Amino acid sequence: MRATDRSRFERLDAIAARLKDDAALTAKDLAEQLGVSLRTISRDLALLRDRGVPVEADRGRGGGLRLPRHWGVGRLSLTYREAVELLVCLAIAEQLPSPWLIANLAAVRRKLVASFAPALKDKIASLRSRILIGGSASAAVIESFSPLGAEISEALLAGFLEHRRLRLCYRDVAGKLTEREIEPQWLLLNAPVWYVMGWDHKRQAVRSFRCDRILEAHLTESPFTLRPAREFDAAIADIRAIRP
Amino acid sequence: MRATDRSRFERLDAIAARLKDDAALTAKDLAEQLGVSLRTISRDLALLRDRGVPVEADRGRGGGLRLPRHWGVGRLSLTYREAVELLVCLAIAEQLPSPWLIANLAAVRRKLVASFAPALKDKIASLRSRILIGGSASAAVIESFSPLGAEISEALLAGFLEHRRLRLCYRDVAGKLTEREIEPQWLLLNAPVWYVMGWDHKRQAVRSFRCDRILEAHLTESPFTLRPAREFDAAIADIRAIRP
DNA sequence: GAATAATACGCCATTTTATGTCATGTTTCT
DNA sequence: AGAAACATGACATAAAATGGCGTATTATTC
Repeated sequence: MRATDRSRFERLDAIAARLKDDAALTAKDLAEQLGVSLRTISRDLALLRDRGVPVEADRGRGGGLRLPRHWGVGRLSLTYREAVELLVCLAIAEQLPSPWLIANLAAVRRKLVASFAPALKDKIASLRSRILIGGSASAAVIESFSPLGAEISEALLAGFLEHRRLRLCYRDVAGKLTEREIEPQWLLLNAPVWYVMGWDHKRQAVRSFRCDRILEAHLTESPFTLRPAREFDAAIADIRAIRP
Repeated sequence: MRATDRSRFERLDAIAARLKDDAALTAKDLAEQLGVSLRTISRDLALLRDRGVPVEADRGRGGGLRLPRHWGVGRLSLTYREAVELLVCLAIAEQLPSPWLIANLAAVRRKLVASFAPALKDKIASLRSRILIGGSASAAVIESFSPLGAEISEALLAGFLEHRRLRLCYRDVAGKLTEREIEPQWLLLNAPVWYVMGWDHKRQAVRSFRCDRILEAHLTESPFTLRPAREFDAAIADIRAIRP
């Protein structure tokens, strides 16, 4: 004779949900609401505690069940794209020296990284050190700025994350078109303009590209390995010098 | 005769984890690895599908089980503190104009806000517009900077998030100690130094406080309402002027 | 087109787990 | 002291999970 017929684990979810609404709640209430015996609720609570939910119980008259104030933050379920944006966002925030309020983002980053498929994990774990945030772009740069197309955007992102070479069609400062095959190793933001720094395969040298000057980008199957950071120092300095 | 003795739902987790490793995987492999029969694996997969995991199966020779590429990325469960830090981190990133890679953080923020207890949601939703990120602090400021104690840090955060008044003991620039009762309305970061801008209750005026000069902070029960942003313009300009 | 390797699913006996009931203990408030 | 709350043990029973078997279906390979 149950109020709603659920499997056990749905009931556990239901209990957790009711606990989160930090209203006064007793085990007896739960038993009635969920149509099971008090003993079962008791066992369910034990199970929840085993699984890491810190259910606190106050004995005695006027007592009841609680979660520690503010433990109620449930699961976050992000799409792939959102997860990647969040990673970038973390990379940015972790570049700010702040001993308070954003001091422990590393834990969040670890959890986020852990949610990726193992094959991507190690590649993604190093992402933070391959993104640089500069100041904002100069007026001249902003003037000539145009947003990226969806396809290019996809390809760039995939190449950067998965360490795969890209074939680019690029229009340089002078307006000349070139075909290139590059390893997208670093990203740099001079808001609102993103730059890719890559190893140019034909020229065997570091080159940097303003993302919105890329006309086409195609993902290849060739993987690459990360190059030492110092090889990019000069290129980074160059881009930063664009704005006075 | 089981490889490892687990309850059913632990086994479901194990299956999901193995599926994420997008290596070739058949139901038979799973059955052997987990020490249960093929029939059980089959039932487990049905259960996973019921619970919303889009397990794809290729029949026939060379077939096997898969998850859609990138499914399940971004499932994480955060502690309250982590969620708050993440919110602040988002507030920071959303202040950067970037049309790519961090353009869609709003969705993440919404999901994050939704995961808080209902009572806090509306207060937290406006948090983004009450945090400002300035440049980095001047050498002189950094010189005199000291990290915050855990208790003060807790109280400040709680007051700011929950809109509750704080009683402060503050040492001003001249070194003079004062007792104050303030409404913590804004936060401002000149890395690594945080400032609180608040409405000082005794003086009936906006005042700003360098967080690391706060000697004591006690949370009171009195709630406050947000004041219009323009009242803080002058104070913000002041703090920014500290660094030339 | 036949053999093979994979998933899918129904049925049923058996094993395991979950549940209810009853009993007892403990803590806390009135 | 008594009532209201959680905690926990024991045991019979109800429910669910499991294994084994058979069959169907789909895709690949030879």
